[in-house]
Amino acid sequence: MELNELERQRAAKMEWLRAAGMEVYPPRVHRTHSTAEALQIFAGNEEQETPLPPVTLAGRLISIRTMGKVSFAHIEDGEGRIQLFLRANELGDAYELFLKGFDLGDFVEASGTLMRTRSGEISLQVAALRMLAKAITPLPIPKEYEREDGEVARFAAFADVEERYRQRYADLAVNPNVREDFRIRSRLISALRRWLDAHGYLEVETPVLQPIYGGAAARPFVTHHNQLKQDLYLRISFELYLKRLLVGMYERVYEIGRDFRNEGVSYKHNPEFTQLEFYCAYTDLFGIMETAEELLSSTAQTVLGTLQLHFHGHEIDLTPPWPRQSLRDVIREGVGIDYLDYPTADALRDVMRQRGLDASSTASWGHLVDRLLSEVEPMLIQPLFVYDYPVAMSPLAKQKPDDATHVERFELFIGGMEIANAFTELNDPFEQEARFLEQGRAYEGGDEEAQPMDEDYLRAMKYGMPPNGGFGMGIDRLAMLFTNHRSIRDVLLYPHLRTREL
RNA sequence: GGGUCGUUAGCUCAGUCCGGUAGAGCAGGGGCCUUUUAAGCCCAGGGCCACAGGUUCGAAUCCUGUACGACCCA
Repeated sequence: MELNELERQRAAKMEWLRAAGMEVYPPRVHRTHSTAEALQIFAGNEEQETPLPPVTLAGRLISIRTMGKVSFAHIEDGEGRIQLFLRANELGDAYELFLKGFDLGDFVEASGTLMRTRSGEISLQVAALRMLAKAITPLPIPKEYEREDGEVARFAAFADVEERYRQRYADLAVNPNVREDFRIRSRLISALRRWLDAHGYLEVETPVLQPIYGGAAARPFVTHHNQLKQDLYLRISFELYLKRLLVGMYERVYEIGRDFRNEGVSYKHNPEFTQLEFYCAYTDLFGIMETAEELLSSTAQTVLGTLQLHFHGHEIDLTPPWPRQSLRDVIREGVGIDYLDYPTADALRDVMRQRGLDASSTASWGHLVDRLLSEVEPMLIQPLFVYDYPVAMSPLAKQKPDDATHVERFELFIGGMEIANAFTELNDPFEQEARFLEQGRAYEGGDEEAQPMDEDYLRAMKYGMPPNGGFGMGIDRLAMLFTNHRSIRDVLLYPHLRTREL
């Protein structure tokens, strides 16, 4: 193991402690209370005459202030922090071990009695101290101080984003706000699951490895099964597998899991991301809109305790109902182009270029409309259902009864991001076959995101699929909204980064 | 994929425009200090200036390329 100078110093201290008879990686811990429990006990019994019973606490050393024969230190555990008060005449030889052998970052165990220091801080007066795990590499633990406005500011906090992502363990260890962000993410997923469970949805698991991918416009990752000598795809969505289950007479199913899309990596996109999809029989687009409103507002209330989000200078109000606007109107108002006036790819491309918008020569009409929507997207801050999508963009959605050129689909935008996507699901096997064939032609025409024919999905649909509405939502995007982060990497514990030498 | 910016001590950053011995604070080491909290004071350390090449008497600094990242655009 290669050690730098600071690490060698700590390794030497480790050996010195061992030589003095103190274990540096002992197997057993004797903690009686968390730091939070200890503070609570003291606060609740301070007025009483009887002395408090001794406690044993454990945690990581995050500050040390030595003033000769007495030292102050803070330890932090999973719930909080508490100050240790160490005195030479109480600790004896162990005080020397502390001074010469203990460093910031070490996990320690301290036993003693709770007291309040002269300056008023509840502290543990330490009678015995043990090492629980020596930290060899110094953690970039920042100093904290109270600003004039009363906020806690941090001095030289570990802030290099690349290193924070690559060494998330260190990031989490020293940045409590990062720990909190991922707690919010966890509570978010838990709240979604509880809501769906409570509303009759069955959580299921469908294959990640698929012989045919589908359900979204995206390029897949390819992998290989050695024994079967077969290429398999990592799923780009759960959609086709979940809807087959409606054929099998489940009325409400959902899955929360990982999708994989072989696209660019950026602050908005990670190759693997977490998706929620649910399908509900005997409802349609409009039923799903109401479900989405209830699901998301209830989740925000549960997780954040409010329906008001602070997101990069915007105040977002999640109180339902949320406004609804057709895609055509959204684009017409946003960029001043009525795409119905330009029914061919060439015509639409021309007018877009006249307005100074980029329009790829190979893009289909549907992709150009999508491009127009992406122009408007950053402006859609408050929750908005955008509905009525051209059929060309949505091969799995049912057409509108009075307009075969559009489908019953909505996308939900919040905070300038597409958060969710839903349809009245197409359940006519003949129409579905025609849509797959059209996708096949698009693929031949160079659209690498077009979806392949799925014969087994059609076979399932031929048995009869109940009318239903489906919903897909990017959990990472929602986590970004809830934690006020603009980059997906701040809500992924281990975002994908290019490999680099340590 | 294109553009802009960045990479200097364990951490946070100066130094780069205008080439001339590598800097600060914190952390770490030695010393003083028995109620501190960015504790304080004194002393002495610590560097592949991302990597490779070029220009130059001389490069952290100028030029070219590469790697990784951030932001903007597609």
